[in-house]
Amino acid sequence: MTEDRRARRRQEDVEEILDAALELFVAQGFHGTSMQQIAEKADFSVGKLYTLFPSKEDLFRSIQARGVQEMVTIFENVVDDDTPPLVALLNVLQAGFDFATTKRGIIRVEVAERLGRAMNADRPVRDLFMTRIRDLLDRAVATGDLRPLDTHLLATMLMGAGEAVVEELATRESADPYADIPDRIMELMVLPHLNRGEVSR
Amino acid sequence: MTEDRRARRRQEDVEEILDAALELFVAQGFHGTSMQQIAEKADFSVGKLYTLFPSKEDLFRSIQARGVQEMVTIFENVVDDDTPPLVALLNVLQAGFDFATTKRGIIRVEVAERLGRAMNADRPVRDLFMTRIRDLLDRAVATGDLRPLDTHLLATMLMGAGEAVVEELATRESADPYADIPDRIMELMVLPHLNRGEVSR
DNA sequence: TCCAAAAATGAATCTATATTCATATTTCGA
DNA sequence: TCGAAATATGAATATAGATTCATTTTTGGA
Repeated sequence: MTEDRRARRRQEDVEEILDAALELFVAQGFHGTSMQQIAEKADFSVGKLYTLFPSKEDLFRSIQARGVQEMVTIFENVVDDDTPPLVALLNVLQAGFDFATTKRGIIRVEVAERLGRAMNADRPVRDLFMTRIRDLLDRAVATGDLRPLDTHLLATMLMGAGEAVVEELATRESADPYADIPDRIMELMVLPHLNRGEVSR
Repeated sequence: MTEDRRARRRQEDVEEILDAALELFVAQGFHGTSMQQIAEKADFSVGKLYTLFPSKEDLFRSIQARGVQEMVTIFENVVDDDTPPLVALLNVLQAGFDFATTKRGIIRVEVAERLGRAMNADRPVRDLFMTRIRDLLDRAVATGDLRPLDTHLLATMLMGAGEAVVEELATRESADPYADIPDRIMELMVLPHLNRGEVSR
């Protein structure tokens, strides 16, 4: 029926617009992206955007919702209840990375928001941090404290893990939740890779 | 001398403005923050901002520069060349967290408060992801595959580590750099915590 | 083919905000 | 204490961008 085709076309248009908008939001942030730009990229008029979404804000929420939906579907295809947990874990990680690769989706618009054109407020600090950590890991491998491993990867992961924990804890109220976090990170991510039982000096 | 006091005051004003601006930028993004707001928060007039910084963009760069400077100083105080590398690593992590706590804590809380009106595109996806991962880790502990550990912490760290790697790789050009990342994450962060040598099924 | 209904368009409107600058206030040496 | 120089102020200006809506174009049934 005609109504069917109309609905289908409408949905196609929605998808195209969401794709274009996501790309722009990721690259330029929410405020940094204009409806004009989105319209141009998706090859529609500005007015059209407003026939499909009540507002820019709303368009943004649609992107969120679609991302969640896709992710849920992926999970459903990848894990069932009697997969052994660690196998399932690997599958889930794999699915997440696939998602990130194909959809560019697991990127923070919020972060991009701080990138005016290429400037993230704490990027320079992070880079400095990374360099230090990596350097120390290299030395630890050189002294034989740590087994040989990809120090760049480990440094990246340490940074990310640390940031995630900070962010997570900062949203709570607890007094000084940071106190032993560095120790626990060492314990979970570094000490398991000791060569000998003890640290050289 | 008079010139001295003037310079000192000027510097104090600069610091106050940078503090206010950083807080707002982190909470609302660069574009989301107005010079008006910065002025109000720092308790100066808008015009004053323009006597100290040629433009908003420039103000932002000053924040970056200051952050790097602070971090460099902290590192210098914490590590010297003959500290054993793994001890130094712990020190650096500790310093990083202290920095995060004292300089960022308040800011992050503000971020959290604004999450209602959140502008983070993938927060919902991340939460979903986290829940899955944690759930699987819990099961792995329950089956005895993994030694008892703080699964929430490990899940947070896995997420952060994964994101950091994705972000890091996404800025490069390489073809499909993601392929074996999930395996390597498992190897570095999960497998070391196996109870027995093997995974249950 | 023709026309009314539906959809799409983009110029015009309305706001929000970066930047300027005429004016007011403060400072400090004489 | 006084007033010129230095500072600070915030209303006015300029501009970008979200939203609207009168007009044009497309659609599909008669």
